[in-house]
Amino acid sequence: MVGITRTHTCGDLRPTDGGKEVVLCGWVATVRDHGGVLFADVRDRYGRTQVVFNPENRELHERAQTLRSEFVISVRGVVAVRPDGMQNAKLPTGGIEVIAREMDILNAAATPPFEVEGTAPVAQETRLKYRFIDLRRPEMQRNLFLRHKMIQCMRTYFDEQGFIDVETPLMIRSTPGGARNFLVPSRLTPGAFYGLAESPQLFKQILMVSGLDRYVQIVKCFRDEDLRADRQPEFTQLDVEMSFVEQGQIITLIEGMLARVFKQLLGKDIPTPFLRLSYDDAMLRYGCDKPDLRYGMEFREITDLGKESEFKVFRAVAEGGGEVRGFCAPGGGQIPRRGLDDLTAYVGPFGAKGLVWMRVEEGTLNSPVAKFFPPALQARLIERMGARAGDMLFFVADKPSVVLSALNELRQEVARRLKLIPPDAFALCWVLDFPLLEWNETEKRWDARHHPFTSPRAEDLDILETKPGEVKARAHDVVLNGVEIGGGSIRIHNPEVQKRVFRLLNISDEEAQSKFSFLLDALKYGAPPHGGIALGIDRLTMLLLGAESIREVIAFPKTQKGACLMTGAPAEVDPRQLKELGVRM
RNA sequence: GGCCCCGUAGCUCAAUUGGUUAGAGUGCCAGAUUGUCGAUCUGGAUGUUGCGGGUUCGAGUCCCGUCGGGGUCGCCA
Repeated sequence: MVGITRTHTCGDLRPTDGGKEVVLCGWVATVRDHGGVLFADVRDRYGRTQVVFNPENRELHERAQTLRSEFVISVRGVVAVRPDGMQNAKLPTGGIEVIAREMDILNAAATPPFEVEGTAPVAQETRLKYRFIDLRRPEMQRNLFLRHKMIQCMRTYFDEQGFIDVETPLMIRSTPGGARNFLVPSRLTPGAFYGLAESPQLFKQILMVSGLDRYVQIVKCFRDEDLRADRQPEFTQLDVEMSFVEQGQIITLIEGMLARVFKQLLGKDIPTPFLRLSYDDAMLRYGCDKPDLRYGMEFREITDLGKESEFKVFRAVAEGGGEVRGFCAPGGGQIPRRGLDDLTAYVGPFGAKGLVWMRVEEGTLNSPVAKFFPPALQARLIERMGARAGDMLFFVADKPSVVLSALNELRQEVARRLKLIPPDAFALCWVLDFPLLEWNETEKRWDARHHPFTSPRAEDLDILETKPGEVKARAHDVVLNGVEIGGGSIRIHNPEVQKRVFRLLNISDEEAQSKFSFLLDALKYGAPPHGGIALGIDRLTMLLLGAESIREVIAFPKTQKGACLMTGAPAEVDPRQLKELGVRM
């Protein structure tokens, strides 16, 4: 009997351990049976080690021949330094092997549905159904480990900064607006429901009123909305709130944390402070409130030049109050005609009626519409766009919203096609000065862009009711490689301002009183100015690892339909359970 | 709710214009094999082509529906 008491892991042993008697436990990764000598690689979380079964020990050798992939075994043996020519440079333990003296088969294993160390990608469906096998893959273990280290790094950082981790309820009152809540029926109050928290927003504000001053929590949030590659119905946030702060302090705090995360986990130095863009700026330069700054291709407006040209489309749009805007794709001159047609079709669904392209040559432009631009105008266009020979200019003419959204999509597509995105690059920025509200055309009313507790800028309080569309919020989003990884704001701490914002959002005094009285109360009893931010842990981990989906960094994720293929959730329940809950279908 | 892609052996894929008995690699099983490490060699088994209907002399292939997986728009304060 070897037993299960390990002396080392499968990643530990090195030539300096030569001669030691050791016990390893793990899974059989592969067996290579040479008839005489038989090799079995044993794998655990820490690595893999080659175990050698020699034919001299006949009983042991025969049992070794019954080993199959994924059997769980323990082995007692002696570490042997491998002679020259027999080392395996691909393995950290490749300098040694363990000569088996005893071996226990702790558990046999059925043939796994897919190879744990296979190279071919396995269908998502299969991986999720057999997630216990999938998570054995070294890549998944590395992902989960990095996630753990990141969270560890964050906790240490916030502890050093004096933050206190406070748990807030997940079963809360369902609140109107924002994400759809998952509902939990109350057995003790038939007909009433809890909502699963979409975020700890109000609780962390209440904690500020309570004087906790600096709060942090790594917390699950629940949103009953459609899934995406970077969206799961339950996900994890790093949630932060601070009292007596301005936006700058929150921003600096988070920059410090992210810089440390990048340094500790990836060894990368991220320059701080990050670039800060106003919302308006981000929209005009990138057509997007979460611009990917790993590459350039900023937009430039040429409405005035379009007006001077003979090109009817540009002139008509310019004179009709629209705008002409575009960007310069470096090296884009190589895009063939066919590719340009593809790109024109690509922007169609985003509302652009057409796409004007101009190939930049030495001081001139080559384009079907070049003839409408006299040489002097071409030169000014090239200068305005910062273009050089070999580049390609793209323009869209329409009303501003259409121009910006079409160019935004086009810019990203061109970056992909021209391979302008540097691998392993991390571009961080802040987007500030968001509009407080956005007009909901279907409901014909103003909605909170962030949430109803976001503070307007002090200088905009006067126009809150008169020009609500122009009011800016004291909100901040942090963006990494074109993905929003976090957002927050300075909150309203004045009950009167809070009431005005509720009114603006069409939340009546009665409704505000019935649903948010606790908040309005709290604000009355001495609420300090406060603000905070929340970061998406899953998304951040995904980006750090360069993964395509947050499923790669969540141990047990759900499918696009919100199902857990391993456990079969969601599932029907016993009618008696429903009856107890007072729920009828 | 809309649009798009995918579904063939355990896994990853192929199968010409709709045409003979649906193939390959890998895995699996058996045998051989004393230094491999993606071991090698020989042999073997494995299919409700997701499911249901339709068109056709004939459907993996075309059409309709449906289920499942993925991407995306809406949605996600």
